[in-house]
Amino acid sequence: MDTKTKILDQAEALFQERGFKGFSYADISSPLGVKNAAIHYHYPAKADLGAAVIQRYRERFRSYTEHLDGKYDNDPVRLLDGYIAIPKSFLDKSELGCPMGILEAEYPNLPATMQKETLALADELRRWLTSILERGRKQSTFTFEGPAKEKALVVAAALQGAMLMANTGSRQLFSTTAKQIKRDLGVA
Amino acid sequence: MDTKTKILDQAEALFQERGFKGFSYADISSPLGVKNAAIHYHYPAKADLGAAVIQRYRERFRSYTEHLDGKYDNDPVRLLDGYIAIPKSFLDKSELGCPMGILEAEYPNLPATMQKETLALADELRRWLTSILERGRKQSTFTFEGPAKEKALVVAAALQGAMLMANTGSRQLFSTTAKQIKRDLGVA
DNA sequence: TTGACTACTTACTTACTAGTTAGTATGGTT
DNA sequence: AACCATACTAACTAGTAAGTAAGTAGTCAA
Repeated sequence: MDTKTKILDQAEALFQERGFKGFSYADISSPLGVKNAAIHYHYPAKADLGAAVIQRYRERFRSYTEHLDGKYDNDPVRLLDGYIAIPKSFLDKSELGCPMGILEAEYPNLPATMQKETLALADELRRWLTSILERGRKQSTFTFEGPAKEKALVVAAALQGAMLMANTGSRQLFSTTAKQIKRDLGVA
Repeated sequence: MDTKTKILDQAEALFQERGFKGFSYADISSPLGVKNAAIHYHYPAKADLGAAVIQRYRERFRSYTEHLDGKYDNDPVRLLDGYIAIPKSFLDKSELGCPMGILEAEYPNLPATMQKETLALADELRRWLTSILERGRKQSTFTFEGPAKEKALVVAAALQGAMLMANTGSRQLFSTTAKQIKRDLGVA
């Protein structure tokens, strides 16, 4: 694997552990056995590195949803589980927080390029969840009132909040919340 | 007002704007017209200052709940609105984030004394919300399934998540979520 | 085989960071 | 008048942050 990718991987892991302000160039370069200047060579400023991390999240999310949409097109429950599986996967790798949550928490203090990427990622996340809820209601699998867009907001918010809470200790706070969300949609 | 209180006020505001790692001693001392050492005089280490900020949140929350419990003892809807009013108040002061959310997001990287205070605050918040939901169900005002403790978790998570989302832009994401939460409890 | 390009390293700079030490002005107590 | 605590300041330390300029080793194409 080339250095550029290794730097990006390390930045991603550190970002999810400590947030954007929470890691330094030395935290990346030292375990990789390169110098700080090597990071600056590939990513001139820290903001460029941060933006690249978010861009990769977006690319991964896109191919993930494309894969799932193709596989479970007519199974909204599977798709919802696929959505829930995203934050859950971070929880399983025990030291890692939810990128979207960290990004939102740090948002006002992020460089402009990163803010833009954050907004785009949030939008993509919500768009997919909305489409899942819409499809589920159309075929009477999900039951909920109001616009799917608004319901998606509530589901996403609860999941984000649960991830945050799980941060302070017990991981099962998350699964309890996820179960209740599905119960609310009429899929026990 | 004495310097010690001014320092605490400034630290609180800066904490909610930028998180614990996001502000420096100079950010506090300079607008106050004192020197960094004056902060160290009152709060030996940054962790002591941080812990004091959380302790004051806890004190304020305690007197707030005591006041509301006394005033609206038999009105769970008013009490729930009182709970929702807490995050909402931070949103109204436009530049300020939700302390509990920031604390949870930064939790793994916080000094031990602050972690302890954070856990205590989170527990107090959840306890009160649980008692509101219990009282509301007992007098058939609220409708929900499962233990009140678990439902409280979901309500708290959704509110936290909504605060986080509001951070990235539009404030009405929060009120939409709050409305849906009440709808879910059967109080439109 | 020369020249350009890539991917770095060495060796710095500037600007903070929290925290410390010794000293001082002020006000109250004995 | 002597003494002491409170509430600071001035001046500093050690450490860390991001960022930069100049140099170098290896690769490739003309």
